[in-house]
Amino acid sequence: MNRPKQQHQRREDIVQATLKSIELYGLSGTTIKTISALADISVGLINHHFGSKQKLLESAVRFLLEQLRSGLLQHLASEGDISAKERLYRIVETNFTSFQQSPSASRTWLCFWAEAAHSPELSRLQQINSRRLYSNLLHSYRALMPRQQALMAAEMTASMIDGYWLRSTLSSSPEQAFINAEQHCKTFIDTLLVNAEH
Amino acid sequence: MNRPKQQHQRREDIVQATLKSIELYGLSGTTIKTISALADISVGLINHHFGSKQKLLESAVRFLLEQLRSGLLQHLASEGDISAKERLYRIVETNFTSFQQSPSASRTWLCFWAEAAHSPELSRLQQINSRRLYSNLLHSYRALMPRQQALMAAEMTASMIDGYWLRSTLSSSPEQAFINAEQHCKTFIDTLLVNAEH
Amino acid sequence: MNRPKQQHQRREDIVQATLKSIELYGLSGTTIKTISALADISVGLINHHFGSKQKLLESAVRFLLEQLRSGLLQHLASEGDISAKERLYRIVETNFTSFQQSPSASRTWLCFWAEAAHSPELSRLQQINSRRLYSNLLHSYRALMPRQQALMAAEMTASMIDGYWLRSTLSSSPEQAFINAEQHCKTFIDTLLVNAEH
Amino acid sequence: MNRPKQQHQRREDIVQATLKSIELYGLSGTTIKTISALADISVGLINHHFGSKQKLLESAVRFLLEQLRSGLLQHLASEGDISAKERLYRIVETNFTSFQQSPSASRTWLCFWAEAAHSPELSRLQQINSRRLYSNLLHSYRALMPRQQALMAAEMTASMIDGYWLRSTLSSSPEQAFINAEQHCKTFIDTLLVNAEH
DNA sequence: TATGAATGAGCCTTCATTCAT
DNA sequence: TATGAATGAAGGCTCATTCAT
Repeated sequence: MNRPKQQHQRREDIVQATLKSIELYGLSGTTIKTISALADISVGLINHHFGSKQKLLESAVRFLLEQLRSGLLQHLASEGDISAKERLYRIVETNFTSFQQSPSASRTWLCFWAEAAHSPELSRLQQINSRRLYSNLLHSYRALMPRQQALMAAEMTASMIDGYWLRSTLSSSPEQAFINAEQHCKTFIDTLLVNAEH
Repeated sequence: MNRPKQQHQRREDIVQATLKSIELYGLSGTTIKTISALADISVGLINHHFGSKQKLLESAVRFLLEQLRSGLLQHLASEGDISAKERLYRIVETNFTSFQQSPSASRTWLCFWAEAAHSPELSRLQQINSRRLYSNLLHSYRALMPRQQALMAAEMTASMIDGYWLRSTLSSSPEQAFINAEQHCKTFIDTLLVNAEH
Repeated sequence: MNRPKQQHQRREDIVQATLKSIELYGLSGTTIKTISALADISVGLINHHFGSKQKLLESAVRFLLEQLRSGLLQHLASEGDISAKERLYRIVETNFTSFQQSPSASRTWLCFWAEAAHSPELSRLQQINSRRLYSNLLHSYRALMPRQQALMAAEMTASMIDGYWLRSTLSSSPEQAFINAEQHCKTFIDTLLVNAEH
Repeated sequence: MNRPKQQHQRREDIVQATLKSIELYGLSGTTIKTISALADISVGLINHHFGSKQKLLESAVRFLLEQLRSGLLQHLASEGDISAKERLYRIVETNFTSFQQSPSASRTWLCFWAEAAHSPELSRLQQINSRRLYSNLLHSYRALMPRQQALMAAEMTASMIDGYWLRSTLSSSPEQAFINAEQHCKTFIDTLLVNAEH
C-alpha cells in the first residue's frame, strides 16, 4: 500500500480533496478523515505534508486565490490589445465563469470567508482577494473617466459582482443565476460608461 | 434565589447568548457550553428548551430574520406617506443601520449563510431573507418605472446591497464601510431613477 | 449507566485508578483509557473533573504527598511525649512503612520524579517533599547536637533514606529490602547520636 | 557528499543523540524524530541500525553503564598502588564527577530507572549497575573491617551515594549539590572507618 | 423547572515502523 | 547504505446529548 508520489503532486491532490470535501460536507463537516478518504490516502499523510488541518485549509484558500488570479491573467492575455471596456468585461467573466466551471467551489469560498473573521491568516487572504478585484476594476475605469468617478465605479462594480456572486451561490439554481449575474454586471458597467460620457 | 422567569424570556436569553457566542467565537467555536456560560444557565436547560443545538441555531436565525423584518416595518411606518424613492432609501438604510449598530452581528449572518448550503432549514430561511429584500425593492421600483426595467433594477439593487454588505463585513473597518455602503447604494438608486426618467 | 456520585468521591476514585494504572503499566503506559477502565467510568468524565491528563497527574502526586504527610503526623501523634530519637525513628518508619503497605506505590513516585525534570509543577511538588523530609529530620537532630552537626546529620539521613528507598524500589524483592532499609537507617541514626555524645 | 562512516561510529552518534534528546525533552518527549534531528540522519536509518526504539534505548543504557564502568577503572588505575580508603574515595568521586560534568545526564538515568520497573531488560541493566557499586564498595571495605561490618558498610555507603545522587539530581542547583554530596559521602566513609578501628 | 455529572463517538494529532526509491 | 513518504493504530481531548437528582 506504499505508493510514493511526487511530493508536489501529492500536496495538490490533498488540496483538491479538501475543496471537494468542503463542497460535499461543508467546512464543519470536513474532517481529516473525509479528506483522506477523498484523496485515498492515510490520515497521517496529511499532517506529514501540511502540519495541521489549519495549515491545509490555508493552503486550500491560497490555491483558490491563485486559480482566480491566473484565470484572469490568462483571460486578459488571450488576445493582444483590448479596450478598457473589454477589459472590464473580462474581469466580470472571470469572476463568474470560474465558478460556473465548478459551481460548488463558491460554497467553499463562502465557508472560508465566514471563518476569516476568526482567523488572521484567512482574513489576510480574503483582503488580498477583495483588493485585487477592486484594483483591477479601478485600473480599467481610470482610462475611461475622471479619478473621482472611477473610484466609485470600481467600488460599486466590485460590490455588485460580489453581491451577485453571493446571491447566486445561495440561490436554488446557482448555475442559471451566474449566467444572469454576468449579464447584469456587464449592463451595469455599460450604464456607468454611458453616464461617464456626459 | 432563582426567580422563575417567563419561558419566553428564557428562550430569548438563550438565543441572544447564541448570537453573542457566534460573534465572539465563530460558529465552529460556539458550543452549548459557550452559550450556557454567556446566558448564565445550565447546559441541560438549553436542550430542555430547544431540543438540540441545530434547532437552537435555527431559532437564532429566525430571530435575526424577524428583527430585520420588524426593523424595516417600523422604519417604513415611522412617518405617514412616503414616496417610492424614499421607501427605497429606507430599505437600504434598514439593511445597513442594523449592522452599524452591531457590526459583528453581520459575521453571524455570514456564518449562517455558509452553513445554509448544507442545511435545508437554514437554506429555506436564507431564501426567505433574500426574496424579501428583492420583493420589497421590486414593489417600490414598480411605482417608478416599467415592469421590465423594475425587475432588473430590483435585482441589481439587491445584489449591490448584499455585495456591499459582504465586502463591508469582511473589511478591516466594517463600521466606516457600512456608512459608505449606504451612501453608495442610494447613489446607485438615484442613477437608476434618473435613467428611468429618460 | 448514569451513576452520579459525590463529586469528591469521584475525584478520589479517579486519582486512585491513576496510581493503580501507573503501578500496573508505568507512566508511559498509562492512558486516559487505562485509567477510565480501572475506575470503571467513561473517558470523558476524567477531563470533566480534571481538565486534562496533566492536571490529573498533578493531583495524583499531591494525593501521595498528602498521604505521606498525614501518615507522619498520625504516627508522631500516636503517643504523647516522645524523645527526639524516637521521633527520628518514627520519621524513618513512616517513609518505609507507607511503601511496605503498597510496595508498588514507590514505582509511581519514581515515575513522577523522572517527569519532574520537565514539568515545573511536578518539580515544585518534589521540592516540597524533599524539603519536608529534611526539615523534619533537622528539627529532631537540633535537640540532640550542635547546629552545625545537626545540619549535616539531617542531610545525610535524608539521603540515606532516599537512597535506601531508591535501591529497595529497584531491587528484585522490594518488600524485604524495605524492612532491611528501615533497620539500617535506624542504625545509622544511632551512630550519629553516639558520635554526638563524645 | 555523503562520506560513508564506520557503522560503529554511526551507532554511537545515534546513541549520543538519544541521550541528548532525553536530556532535552525527557523520555516521553523523545521520539525517533527528535533523535534523528539531533543525529542529523534520517528516521529510517535508526530503525535500520537498531531494529526498534526499545532496542535503541537499551543500547543507550548500556552505553551509559559502560561509560561509568570504564570511568571507574581508569580512575582507579591512574596511579599504581592505592590504599583501600583511597579506593573508596575514588568510587565516590567517579559516581559524582561523571554527573558533575554533565548534570542533566543524571536525568537520563532517572528516566531509565523509572521505566525499568516495566521493562525486564532495563531492569536487568539496572541490577548490574546497582550490584557493581555495592561489590566495589564491599571489596574495599573487606580490607578494612570484619566481614559482617563490611557488608553493612557497603550497603549503607551505596545507599548514601544513590540517595545523594537522587536528591542532587532533583535539586534546583544540581551542580553545587553534587560537589557537596561527594564531600559528605567521604565524611561518612571516614566515620565508618574510625568506628571500625575501635 | 433546573442542574451538571456522565456518556461515548468522533475529532486532530502523534509516532514507531515499513518500504519504494 | 540511506532517505523520507506513507501507514494506521492509539493518544488526549471535545462536545452534543442524556438523566438522576
